[in-house]
Amino acid sequence: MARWQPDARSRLAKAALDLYGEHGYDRTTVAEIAERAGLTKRTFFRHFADKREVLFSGSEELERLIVTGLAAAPPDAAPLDAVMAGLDATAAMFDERRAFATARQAVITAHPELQERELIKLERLTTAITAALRERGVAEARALLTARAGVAIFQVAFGRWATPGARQTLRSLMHAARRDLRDVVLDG
Amino acid sequence: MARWQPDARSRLAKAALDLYGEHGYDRTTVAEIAERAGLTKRTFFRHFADKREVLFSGSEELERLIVTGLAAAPPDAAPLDAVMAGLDATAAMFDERRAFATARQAVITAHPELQERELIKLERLTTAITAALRERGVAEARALLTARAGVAIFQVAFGRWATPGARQTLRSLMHAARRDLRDVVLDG
DNA sequence: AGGGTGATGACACCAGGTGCCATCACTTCT
DNA sequence: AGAAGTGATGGCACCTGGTGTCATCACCCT
Repeated sequence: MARWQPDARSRLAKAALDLYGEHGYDRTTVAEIAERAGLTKRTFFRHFADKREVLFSGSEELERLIVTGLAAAPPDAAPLDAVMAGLDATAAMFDERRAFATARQAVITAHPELQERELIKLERLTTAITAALRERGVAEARALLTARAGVAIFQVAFGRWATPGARQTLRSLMHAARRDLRDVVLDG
Repeated sequence: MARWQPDARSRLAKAALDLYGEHGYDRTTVAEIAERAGLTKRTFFRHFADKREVLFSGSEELERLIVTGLAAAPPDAAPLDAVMAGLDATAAMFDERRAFATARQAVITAHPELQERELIKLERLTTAITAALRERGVAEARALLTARAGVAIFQVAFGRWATPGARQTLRSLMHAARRDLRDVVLDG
């Protein structure tokens, strides 16, 4: 027998998500989350930096997928095409978890403090993409702008994908957004 | 004689900025800010939603400038050109306050919680630009993407402008970023 | 057997943020 | 003039997120 129940972290995450769903994010205290997981408040903060972070534990995974996909693109691919390859690498993961992703997104958009956290995760992602582009020999200025363009494409496509009515795949929405961006930037 | 000293809000803002400069953002408590302004903690929170917000009181002004400049662009201007006109309308204001803006930016980039707040202000700005484009008859999908492109241009240009060494005007940096974005999006 | 080690509990504490009521100068109504 | 209303503030209790610190105790290694 283990001294502690295993997977304290995932138990905390599950308890948090359940409680956020049952009572709402802001009417859930960290003490309640810990109690449901059979732990204490102090232990919660050993596993997650703060109350918001428990909703964003997947963001490293997302970043990893994108950067890996980007690095695997043909060396002669244009920078933005390489970024699109990175984004494509995430599409399957999202399409498999559509229900979860949209529910989570609904919680986030309802709470400004969670939106803030999401935005800074996207900023981290932008930085990671920029670095990956630099590895491919893209100059700093272009790398940053390409990364921002790619993240903007992702944001727009994800926003449409995560609305209840939508039926298209994330991949097709991302490529549609990429074409729209081309039109928008050219047409002037 | 007035019952209270006038301009409580600006006194609080000045006290906060001074203290952030003297002791750093995170070693300044709201009680200290209020005390220096001759007020109480409770009153601080009547004027600012939270401790971070006092650094972002200018963001409505920025939003107003951009939206007004955008609306004043020729009706037949391409959407992104109209956004550029809005951004141009802010350049003079920034160039006049370069020292203040860079100092403020240094505080923000040193504290993730302030970055989060800045990012959500930019998101608000994106929404406002999108709405202003819709007023000009731009379709929703294009309007949002154009707004994101415009904000990305602003972010990149402002980032360069706010670095200690830079000497170019914000306007020229923004237009350079716009050209770079065109190249980046085309080249693929 | 005995000494690390690492996750946890327990507890005190700080600071941000809110609800609630009192206060009091100034204004407006009668 | 006097009464009633208004609006910004003070004061205070309170909650909650978050941290520092030390004790605990099962497991591992020698």
